Amino acid sequence: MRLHAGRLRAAYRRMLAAYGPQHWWPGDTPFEIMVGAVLTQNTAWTNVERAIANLKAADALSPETIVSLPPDHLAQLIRPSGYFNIKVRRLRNFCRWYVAQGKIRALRRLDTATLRHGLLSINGVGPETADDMLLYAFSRPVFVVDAYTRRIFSRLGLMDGEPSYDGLRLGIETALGPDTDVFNEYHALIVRHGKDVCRTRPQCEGCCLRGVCRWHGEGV
DNA sequence: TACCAGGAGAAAA
DNA sequence: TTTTCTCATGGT
Repeated sequence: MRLHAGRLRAAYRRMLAAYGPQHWWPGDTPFEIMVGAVLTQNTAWTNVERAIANLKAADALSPETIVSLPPDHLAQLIRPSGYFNIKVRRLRNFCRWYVAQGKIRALRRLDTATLRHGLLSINGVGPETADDMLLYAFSRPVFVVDAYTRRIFSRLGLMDGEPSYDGLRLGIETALGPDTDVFNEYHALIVRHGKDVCRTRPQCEGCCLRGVCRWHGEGV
């Protein structure tokens, strides 16, 4: 899918000017970022923070500990993040794979396509979670597509129909050119904007994309 | 009270 | 193959 590079950049500049840098991803280590990526699936980040705090307090934020911990115990620790029974399985699947691959040191040596393929082979790691990991834990130039991206880009008139995940991702990556820093900030700004305006104030009054957004009648 | 959140996979059609 | 259902806590 082809996207208008100028309009993509215009929306980015507007949001950056309105909100400033978002400093994503919140996390002390690549592994913590990857754990957060699994825990935040369809879940508010504030709930994930509680779960990660519990893991840290229990000295359980390591792949070996997560794999060896009794599932019931792990479930109690991550309970605040919701879907805890499913996320126990997903976290354990991810951690088993992570250790088997040789952890961060070995994974960093893989090219992006191979690493992405490996992540997607894990039951519980879908395209968005894998791309969160690639972008924010491995600093690879991969654009993360989420529900907000579709909603906002659709309103901007940048998208036609309902492109596939990879169709939209590749379209954005091609239009913007490979730039890890821009991809990092852009996705964070989309989430920030989505939470701020597009859900709670559907009429976009005071929206930083006024004049860019299709809802206000004019394009860029 | 009802709705939603920084999705993914299984089950059903 | 495409659509629908399930998973669950915490904030608004």
